[in-house]
Amino acid sequence: MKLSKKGEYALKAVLYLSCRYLHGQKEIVQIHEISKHEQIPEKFLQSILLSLKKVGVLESHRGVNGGYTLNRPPANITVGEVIRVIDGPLAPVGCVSKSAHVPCMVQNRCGIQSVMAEVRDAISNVLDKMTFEEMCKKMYGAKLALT
Amino acid sequence: MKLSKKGEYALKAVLYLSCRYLHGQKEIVQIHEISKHEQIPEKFLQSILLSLKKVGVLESHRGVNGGYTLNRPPANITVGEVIRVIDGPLAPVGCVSKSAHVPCMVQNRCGIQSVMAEVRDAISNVLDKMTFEEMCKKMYGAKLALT
DNA sequence: TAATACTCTATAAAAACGGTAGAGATTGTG
DNA sequence: CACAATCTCTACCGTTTTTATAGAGTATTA
Repeated sequence: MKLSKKGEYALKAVLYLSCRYLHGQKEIVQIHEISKHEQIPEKFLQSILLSLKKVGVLESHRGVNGGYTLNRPPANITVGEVIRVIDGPLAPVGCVSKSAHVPCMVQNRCGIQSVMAEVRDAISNVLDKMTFEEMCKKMYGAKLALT
Repeated sequence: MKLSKKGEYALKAVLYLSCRYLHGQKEIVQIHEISKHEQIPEKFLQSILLSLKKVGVLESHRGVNGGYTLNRPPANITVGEVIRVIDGPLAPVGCVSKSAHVPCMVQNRCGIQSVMAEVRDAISNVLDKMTFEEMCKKMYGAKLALT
């Protein structure tokens, strides 16, 4: 039930961009800055952001003063969406996935299918409802509490 | 968020043993039979069952008429327990795992920690509550419905 | 004692993971 | 225009994990 490093980096990067977005309205940020701030290998982060751009979560600008920013408001991007792009379906097994269903080899229903469907729903219920705007606000609250 | 093949096989095997257990009260079953019935590579299944024995979920008998059976009633074995034995902690990231916590490298709390903790709770809420007795009964109900 | 069935160790191919390198394309600035 | 900054794209690479398989050894019992 693991989140890969790649997925973790993706979430941190989008969260970082979201906070910048909310703060300055569509601020453009270079890969290097995100990489440094979130401690993510720069080249690795490049490929992650590129994937997120291709599916329309991020947008990029090349050349001097280029960089990445969100393609939509953070209230409109969920954690589940980002994880699916980077790590694939949330469902523990393919035969209960809604986003990438693969037919079950077992005739009728194998015994574990229904419990796995419950897990998929439980995960989706958290991740598909959590937006990056909400996460930013949570983080901001946590930081205030620390001071 | 994947369940490995090994985890899937473990669940199917324990479920199979549970149904046998409930039906005949502690019936001993050979690896070969489970392997054949559930379509699991026999040698692979051997190592899985051995692991489940070592943690006290199963018990085994050697020699003629030997085989595996549950070490406890199926009402007393949860899906979460079996998955943890075979696949490790349920938590998506180590820093929110209760069963195998590893400290977070990031000072304070990184932004994604709280949502990952929610996911861990959501998964645990399904898998640690679901017993194999319940699964057997569900399966039995499903099979009846098919006839 | 012979057949059966679990136990243990070793091995291995394939896939996934985590990361790196470098050439190329695009853009803004002086 | 030249050039520096920045994303884009392709390819690669080492390690770990996954998914097994092989075979010798041990215990049991008929």
